[in-house]
Amino acid sequence: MRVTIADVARAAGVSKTTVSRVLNTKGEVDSKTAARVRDVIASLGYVPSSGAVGLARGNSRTVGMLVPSLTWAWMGEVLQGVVDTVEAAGYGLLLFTFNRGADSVERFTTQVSARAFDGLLVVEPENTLDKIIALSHKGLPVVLIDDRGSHPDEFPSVVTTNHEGGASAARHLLADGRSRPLVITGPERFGCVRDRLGGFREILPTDLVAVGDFTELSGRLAVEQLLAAGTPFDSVFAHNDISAAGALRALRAAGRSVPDDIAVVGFDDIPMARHTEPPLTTVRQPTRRMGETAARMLLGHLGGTTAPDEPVVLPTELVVRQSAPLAGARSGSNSGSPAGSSPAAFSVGSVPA
Amino acid sequence: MRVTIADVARAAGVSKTTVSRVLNTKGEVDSKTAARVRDVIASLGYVPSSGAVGLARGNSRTVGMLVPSLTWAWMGEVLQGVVDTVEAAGYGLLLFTFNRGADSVERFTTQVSARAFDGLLVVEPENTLDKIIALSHKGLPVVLIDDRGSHPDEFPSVVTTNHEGGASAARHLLADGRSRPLVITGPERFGCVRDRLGGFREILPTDLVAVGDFTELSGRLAVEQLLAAGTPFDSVFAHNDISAAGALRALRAAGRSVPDDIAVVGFDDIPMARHTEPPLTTVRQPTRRMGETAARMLLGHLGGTTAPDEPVVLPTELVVRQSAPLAGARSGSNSGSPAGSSPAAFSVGSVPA
DNA sequence: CTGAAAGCGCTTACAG
DNA sequence: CTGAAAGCGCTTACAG
Repeated sequence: MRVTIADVARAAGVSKTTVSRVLNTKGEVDSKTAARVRDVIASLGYVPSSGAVGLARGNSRTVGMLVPSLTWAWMGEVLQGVVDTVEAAGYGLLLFTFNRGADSVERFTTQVSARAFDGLLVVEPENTLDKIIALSHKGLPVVLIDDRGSHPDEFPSVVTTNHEGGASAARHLLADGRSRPLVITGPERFGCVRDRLGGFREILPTDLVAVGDFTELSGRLAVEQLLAAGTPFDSVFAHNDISAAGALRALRAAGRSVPDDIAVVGFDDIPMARHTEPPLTTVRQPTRRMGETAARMLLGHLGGTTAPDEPVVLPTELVVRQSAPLAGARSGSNSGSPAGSSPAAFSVGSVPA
Repeated sequence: MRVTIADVARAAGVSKTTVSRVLNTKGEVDSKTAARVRDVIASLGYVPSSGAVGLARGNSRTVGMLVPSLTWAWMGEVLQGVVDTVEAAGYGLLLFTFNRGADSVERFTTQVSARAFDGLLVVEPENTLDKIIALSHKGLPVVLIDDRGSHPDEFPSVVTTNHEGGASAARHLLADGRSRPLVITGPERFGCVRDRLGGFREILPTDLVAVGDFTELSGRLAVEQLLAAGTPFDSVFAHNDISAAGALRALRAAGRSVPDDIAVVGFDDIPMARHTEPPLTTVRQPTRRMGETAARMLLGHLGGTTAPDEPVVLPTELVVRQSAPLAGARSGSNSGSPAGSSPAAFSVGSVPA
């Protein structure tokens, strides 16, 4: 049924070894012989069985990718970057999630032991870094796409400039004369959250910090509570676009004008960001490039290149839209000393410490 | 290095055949022997090589999935449904896109011939149905997740109720007293577009049809042009949420109130739909379930179950939000004869026929 | 430049 | 209930 290397050898009147050699352009083959073999391959429509090749060579020409969820807005870009790069290199991509708890974890580790793939790309599902590290120690090449700011030095990783991203948001607001910003963060346990907050406060110190959980609700609640408390603020920096959207909604419901009364800056630049009302100024994460870069690093590693010791850093980029336009695009406003000393940080997310 | 079935056999004092038998619970094995073998397997941490198993058995316990793009808002849900189902069955999922043109196509067909996977799930990249059909004729089990309404009867497929979905949108608007709707469609060549339009017009005839292309821009332009022409309309039915968002934006810019002046209904229920201003009433596609169902059908097929001849139909569901609330939630409004006869259908998408 | 043979790590008749 | 042997479809020393 299936045409094998033996069929090709027979039809071309050569040994399987020779066929294999022209297939892999390995070793010297008489050019006339090679041409004949190639003709036979073409006419028979022969394609080597990936399974057999893998078994004989001891690798699978496949990389695995592990992600916490496929439905997050920015995950599609990461995946697309990975798939494009991996496909272009002639590798396959095997996709895994840890969506179904311990069961998933077990199945995944089995696949690893089964040598179903040669290397692993991972966007870390929460609390699995130790497991990933263990796999890496056992010899599995791993590259981390570090959305959390975990900074492991066990294996190479691709990160973005969370600190500088926060700072750029602050600079933008400061240039527009904003001096009392509210920061709506993600869960405090994430390194990226600490970095974004740190970068922001270095430029624009503030103690109006609402600890959110990256949900729209947490953004809405943060603004509603501040409004209810009567605490004055002139801008919002949300740690992701979803919670920024929540902030926008709460401001609109309260009749506050964005950006005239309150400017709003998000983080991520997911597709939705350009469709909020008003369109959202946000710190863009280079998600697709992060996927591409991580994939390239892993493929390089498989090919023998030694991976960089330091995390590869890809820059964020401030995307200016109407929710926080360029300075001067508004009427007057002014400085005043940054940072007040009123309400302490408060929490609006359902976040365990 | 790697522990093989031979290592296990040696350590347990049995043949590889016996180890294989307890591994696959196939054939009779003395329970004491079996227990001993299992102990050895556990203590050695033995996991069969998937490559070797695949080669010996002639299958790969892997299914392929081919999608046009990974960055579409609803694709993540489909993928998640597929991955969950496939993982639960102990299969792997190999992901492919046709993003990079002819090159991708070639690589993909090669993987098929290489028997890298046992069956294929496909969300059809445009103009590839003939290729998929060819693969299917060559014996590759295929299940189509038919977002386009292509209706091929070459292989099993999962579809949603596009016709009824359109009708449900119309019924909702009609119940709210709307009589002059604008329909913003997707590209006319898609079966789903014709079905949605047909279902809608059966309930609420209209000749205000703007042929869009599923982009935000096309939704915006459709409304702007109608507004500029001074053509009266009291509602919008957009064939996807993105173009509905465009319509919302144009209406807002023109100072028309939604839903008081104009009610808006979208299609898909992507995550963004709940964050538009106002939140979007929309016809929900059961994307995750479509992924799950297609995966289950394919796995069943691989397991020997014969797939249904007819497409499996999963129902849409109208999700009511503020852009088109329930009848009675607004003030007065009235009927008037449905359908005028003014402007003919117009086109706002950059769509080839 | 070319080929026979062993080997990759399993499964599956076949024989007992 | 158990095992020896062949086979899945390749690659890779080794020998010529």
